[in-house]
Amino acid sequence: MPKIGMEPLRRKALVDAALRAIADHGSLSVTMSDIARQAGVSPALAHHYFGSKEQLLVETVRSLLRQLRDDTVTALKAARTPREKLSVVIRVSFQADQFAPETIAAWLAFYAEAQRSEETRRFLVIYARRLRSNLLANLKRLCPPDAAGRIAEGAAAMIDGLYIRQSLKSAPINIEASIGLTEDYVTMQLRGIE
Amino acid sequence: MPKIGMEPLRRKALVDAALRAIADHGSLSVTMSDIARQAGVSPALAHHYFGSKEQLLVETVRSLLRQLRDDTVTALKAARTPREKLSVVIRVSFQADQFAPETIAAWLAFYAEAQRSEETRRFLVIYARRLRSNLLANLKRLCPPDAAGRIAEGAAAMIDGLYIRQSLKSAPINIEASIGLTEDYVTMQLRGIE
DNA sequence: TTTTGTTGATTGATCAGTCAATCAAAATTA
DNA sequence: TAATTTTGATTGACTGATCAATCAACAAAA
Repeated sequence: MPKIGMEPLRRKALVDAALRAIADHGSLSVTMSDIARQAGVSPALAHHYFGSKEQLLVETVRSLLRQLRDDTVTALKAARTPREKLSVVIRVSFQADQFAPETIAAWLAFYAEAQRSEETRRFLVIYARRLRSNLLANLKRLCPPDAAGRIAEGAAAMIDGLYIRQSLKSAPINIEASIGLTEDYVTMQLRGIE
Repeated sequence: MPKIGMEPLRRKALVDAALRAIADHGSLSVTMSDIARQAGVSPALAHHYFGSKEQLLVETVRSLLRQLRDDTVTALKAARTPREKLSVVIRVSFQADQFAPETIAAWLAFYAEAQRSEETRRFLVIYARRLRSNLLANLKRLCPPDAAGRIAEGAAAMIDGLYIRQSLKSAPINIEASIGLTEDYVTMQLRGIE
């Protein structure tokens, strides 16, 4: 069975397994054994490739972020006007796989972890900046810079807030309603500027 | 030293200590020893009064919630019109002690915990409902019910989102700016209705 | 033979939870 | 009032379980 070139495959399998394990368990206090079992390898192998649990977790949040960025870049290609691009950024944030309970649970766990892990915080800050700048760049073509900044901040907050609230699963706001609420905010704000 | 009637005092001291310990540590994986040390008693005593760590944590989130409710009720008494009351609800959410980094860290940790602890989730659902209904009741006097529902949902999401984003401490949105953003949303939405 | 992949076994640390024992105030009795 | 019993408060020491991390060893490929 042991063949050459396993490393990238194992790394990916372990990161994916970590994501699933975190989602199942609902927190980052999953064991390396859980993760390794999900990936079908021994716990020792996880340590072999990642050195420590912390590092595996960091790679996991990194992959979550990469996925979101790639989805955004792809979706953005299909949009032409600034207003369309704004809609795309909003829509991608609430996309099915981002809105899946497991994904939400993982994001939430990482937000909590960011209070302790400098590296995790750095990644989440990158996410926050990226969202803000994606919104800002397009808003600036539709309204004055100061208003653009304000609206970007508000829209980003609303997106994150809808996301968090979704994690409680009590008032199941669906995807379309979430998009609608955010779109509505942007539209009304822009209309108010004119 | 041992006197009668210590129980309520110890319970309160332990809950307060738990809150501080969670804030310091940035997560719920604090040890009973940490908490007990903060409270100046032995770990065994914490177990004696709460039975388990989970139960102590549940009491802690309960106390966080009670504080917020009391603050809201008090502040609401000073407001007369529905619009004033809306402002009060928004302002209390961003009140200094709610916005303190330690408090934010604790809320975040409990949100993550809610993925696993049924009881914790119940409390957070209560918080979400209370915020929604405080907003909704007043909005209904200012606009049609369906619009009121929508605006309440949006405002609640924005409040939670601003709160979460604060936890990253990267883009330090201050209290007044957060209030301004939320007020602006409500104002614009209401204006749009007329 | 060297390199890469892989694991079982083990270690050392950490922690929640338990328990028996102590101590001092309060209640009861003499 | 003095002697006693009871009760609540409190802890140190311990246990059992869990887990991250290590390591020596082996297997297959180069």
